[in-house]
Amino acid sequence: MKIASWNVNSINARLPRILEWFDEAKPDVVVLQEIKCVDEKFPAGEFEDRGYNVEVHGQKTYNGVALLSRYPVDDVIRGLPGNEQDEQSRYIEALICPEEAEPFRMGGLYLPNGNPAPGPKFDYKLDWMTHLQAHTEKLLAEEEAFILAGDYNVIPQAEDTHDAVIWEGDALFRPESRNAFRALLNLGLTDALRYLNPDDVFYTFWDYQGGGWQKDHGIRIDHHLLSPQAADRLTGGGVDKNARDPGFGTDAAKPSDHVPAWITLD
DNA sequence: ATGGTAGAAGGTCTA
Repeated sequence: MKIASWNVNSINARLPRILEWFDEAKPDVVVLQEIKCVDEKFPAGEFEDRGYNVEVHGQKTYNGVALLSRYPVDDVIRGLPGNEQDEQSRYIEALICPEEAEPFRMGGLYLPNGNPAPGPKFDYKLDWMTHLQAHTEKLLAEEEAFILAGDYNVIPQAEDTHDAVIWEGDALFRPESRNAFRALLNLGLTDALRYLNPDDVFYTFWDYQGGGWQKDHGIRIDHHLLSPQAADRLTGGGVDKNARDPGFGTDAAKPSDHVPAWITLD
């Protein structure tokens, strides 16, 4: 089965291109970030027509996440457990129940950007990561397969950027952010795409500004973190760079600044 | 020191 994450930067501004990608990539489970709309404005019918169960945790203008699954879903959670006072829609989770495979828990997250740093937005980011760490510890205690996928807004290592010097001091690359991400991995999670491609340089985001895409000035900030039980089932993964290309498919609309990242599990 | 791009909302903020 194929499990993808994509920061779409507005579901409605991007819909034709997103649907083309769904039809081509045929993912089984997808978490979306930055849908930038309330639940009622999410084009659920387009995905239901394609066989997906649709769960949305929306927000007006900013943020907003969704979880789409060809398989039955159960126990849907909106908002990061333990962080109920968070007014921003950045987390959705559900138990995914495939017919012919073991169930697993899927979390879709949009971690705060944190810029400018230092400052209150950076504090909010680090606080959010502390809550994510606590929730991950609780999930691990259940000793079951789970995936936490999404836009982490963290560049884990220098090799995950085109130019580490440029990103120095940015909230996505500051030591506090990277250490918090490393602490998640140190719990025993696997950064699936880095594990599969230990020596490759690949990105999931290119800034709209300054010709970032044309110059391949990218960063790797969209990740799938797997529990040991999920990592044991990992069979492959990749990044769909073509979804960032202005000429992708028949849709002339502009692309998201992120591309889909995906893995496959037994 | 600024703006460069994009989206939603609405005359600005976030990324």
